[in-house]
Amino acid sequence: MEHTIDSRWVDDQIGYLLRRASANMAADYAAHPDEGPPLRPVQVSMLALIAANPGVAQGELGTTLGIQRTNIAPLVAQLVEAALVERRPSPTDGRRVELHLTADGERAWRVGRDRIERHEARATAPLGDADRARLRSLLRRLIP
Amino acid sequence: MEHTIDSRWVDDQIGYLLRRASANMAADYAAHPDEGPPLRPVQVSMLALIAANPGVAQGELGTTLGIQRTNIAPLVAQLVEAALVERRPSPTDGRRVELHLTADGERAWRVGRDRIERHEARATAPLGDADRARLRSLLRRLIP
DNA sequence: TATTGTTATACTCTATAACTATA
DNA sequence: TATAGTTATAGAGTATAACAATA
Repeated sequence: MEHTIDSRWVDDQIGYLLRRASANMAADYAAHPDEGPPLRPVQVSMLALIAANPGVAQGELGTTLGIQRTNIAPLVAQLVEAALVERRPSPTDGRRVELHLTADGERAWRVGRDRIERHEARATAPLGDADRARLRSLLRRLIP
Repeated sequence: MEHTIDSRWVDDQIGYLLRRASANMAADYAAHPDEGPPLRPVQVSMLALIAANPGVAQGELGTTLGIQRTNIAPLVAQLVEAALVERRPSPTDGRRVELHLTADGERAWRVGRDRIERHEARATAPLGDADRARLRSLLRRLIP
């Protein structure tokens, strides 16, 4: 945040700061590919939700993560193709497809979680635990 | 942030919360196109930097905003084509191109600034001024 | 050799529209 | 008529590589 030019106005805009901080987190994750499976953060989040909610439907994944049905479809397809997730037709609603982790998916979820948690600790190292909690709390209030 | 499924792990990840909050801000801006010129937030930031630093070079814009030279070139070209920004060759360094606002650019900057500031107030309405300041301070510590 | 800027290109993210199948 | 899911497509955002002109 140290520049040779006057950037006072932009440095006060929360939307700008969110974009910069978010991009910085994404860059840190991508810079350490050796620490876990070749999954993007959103896919680890999907494994987390399926692990905690076996049989969850695709649409519920999307709603929870703020991703449209149309965009989550190929992400699920990729996890199915990698044999980390299984689709099972709902016995009570022929439209729903229920998602479950495979044994490989359970392993990928645990390794992916460890990678994310190391990444979070590293990328937010300038904050202590107390400030991490304050930041989480403030950010949650900006998400409807 | 209220879901019917268990999303406790993902809701604790700062990278995830940053992505959601940032996307929410961008959606609010895009949802109110009538409030200012047809510029994206990053272009208003560029006008802000040129207004505060007349003669700034393209590369300095990029460095300040965290955008690569290769990606800021077309953004500048678009502002030049819209006659909001003028390029002037540096008298002392033939490689540099110095950027200045035109009279239209000055007007677009003021209107764009007002639009951004209304958008910021609206999208961060759940926070009071004190929490806005706390959030800015925490986010700045995540940007190198 | 290094720096400023440009073009081409590719991949990801997000959004809309149109479609099928089921309720 | 509404909902769950899919496919096609288009627009931004961001990344690398290769290039020209100047220092």
